[in-house]
Amino acid sequence: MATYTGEKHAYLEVEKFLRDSIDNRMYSPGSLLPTEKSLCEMFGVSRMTIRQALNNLVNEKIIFRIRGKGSFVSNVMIEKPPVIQGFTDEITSMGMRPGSEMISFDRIVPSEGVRAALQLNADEMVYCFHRLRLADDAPMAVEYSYLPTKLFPNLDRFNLMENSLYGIIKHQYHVQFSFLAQQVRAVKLTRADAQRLLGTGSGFSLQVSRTLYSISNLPLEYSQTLYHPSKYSVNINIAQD
Amino acid sequence: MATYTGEKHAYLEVEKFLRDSIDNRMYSPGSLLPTEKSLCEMFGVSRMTIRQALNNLVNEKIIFRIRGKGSFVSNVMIEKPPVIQGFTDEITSMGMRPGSEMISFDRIVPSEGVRAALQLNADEMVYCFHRLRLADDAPMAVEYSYLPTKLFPNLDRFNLMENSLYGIIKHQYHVQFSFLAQQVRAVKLTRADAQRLLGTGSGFSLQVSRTLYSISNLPLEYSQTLYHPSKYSVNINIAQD
DNA sequence: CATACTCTGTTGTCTATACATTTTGTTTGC
DNA sequence: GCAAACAAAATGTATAGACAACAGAGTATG
Repeated sequence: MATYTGEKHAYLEVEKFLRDSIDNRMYSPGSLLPTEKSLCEMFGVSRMTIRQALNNLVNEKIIFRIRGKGSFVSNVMIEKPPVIQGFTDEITSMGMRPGSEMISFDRIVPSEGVRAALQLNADEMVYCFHRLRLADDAPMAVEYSYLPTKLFPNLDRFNLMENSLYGIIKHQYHVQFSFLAQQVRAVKLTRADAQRLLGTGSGFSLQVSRTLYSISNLPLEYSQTLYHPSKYSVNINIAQD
Repeated sequence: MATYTGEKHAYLEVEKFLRDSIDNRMYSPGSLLPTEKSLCEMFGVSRMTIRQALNNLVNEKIIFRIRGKGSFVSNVMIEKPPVIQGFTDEITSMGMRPGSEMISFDRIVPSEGVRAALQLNADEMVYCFHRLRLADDAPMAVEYSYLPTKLFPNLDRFNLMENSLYGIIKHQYHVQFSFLAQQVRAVKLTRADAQRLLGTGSGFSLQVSRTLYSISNLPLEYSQTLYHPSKYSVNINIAQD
């Protein structure tokens, strides 16, 4: 008999039991789970309740089922989907200490490319940050960030050296993200950026252009991050369904 | 009364009807779907059958449901997850005509990096293709592909100019893919590759390193594709859950 | 030996019903 | 008029059972 786990509903009890058992390797990848019938007896519930729990786990790809045979623990590791994060969170999750040096901070009329990416009218202005981004005090990237002034009034009052931009958008302006579109290119660095990032007069870089959208599909930020070519790479993992 | 669509099961009938109706914008994003009860009457089936159809659509994020209110069409566009494909399929899906020029084709002892990526022993050999990849007859990338000889005997007998490598692996050797790990970098081109790709003596490139795994997590292929920096970019879209 | 058949166990589909929970609108009482 | 109470509508949870479809093992038959 399974112990009571404090879940409100029977199917959640069953789910929790199976989840924990799989985590504990009591049921290891590829192994056969108890049949629906035995789970019914274990928990004293009907078969449809057990099936709800099992189907939820199937949808999370934790288990898979074969008619006539049984339910099995998935053998492939579950990969967590990528998350929307800026430079600060990314470097932190890589186990390094992020930092910033502000190169310039202006309120400008955007270039045509930036204007299009942010879907702005001709007369609307943007904040433009130009920052050298550090990881463990070493130059990791040069970043240009553009944000519409109409969406972020008084953005200059926040301390962008201490706080992440994405954190300010989320927690100070209370705007929710929904979508991040990124484009990765190899580009030639300007003289000034090559000097800042590489310490040389010229060079190339891995450029990531990002457009961040709110839940109402409004562009919130457009940025171009020029990463140090030998210190940084973008990883993309694709699992077949 | 809904018309018979030829589906084998009742819940598939309901699913198909709702899917089509949403595609036809009969139910547009954000709009309220018929209640479970009305669908029961429309199709003459029990409520649990309707619920199975609706829950399947919820799992596909096509609709969402709110207790006490009803079922609604999702307002965000469904983005199809990325698929595992090689150069040929990728260029084709971009609406261009892929092509190849074989630069070299050898059976060699792999370098340490390739050996590690393919998890091979010291004495095991690999096929190495070096190809100039074309899109609409113009150079798009230079590609190095490495495949263990033990996994793909007589690979040299297939026509790699006419058929895609991934297609041969799948359909001739009957091996199923499960996972593709990719790493994107900016790198300096060798003199020879710069000449082939750019027509100049030196330059940089967007390099994508790929390791393709079978369903049993066996590395099948390791490749490095050096893309033309001004003709190609990698796109990554992340949706918040 | 090989094939076909049957039997059993398992998951898949489906019904009919009951009650719980949440949302929303309506009515009632003050 | 306003707030509390009630009612109606919708989805969520759960039961007990029936039959279908599939897999695998064992058995019978040629």
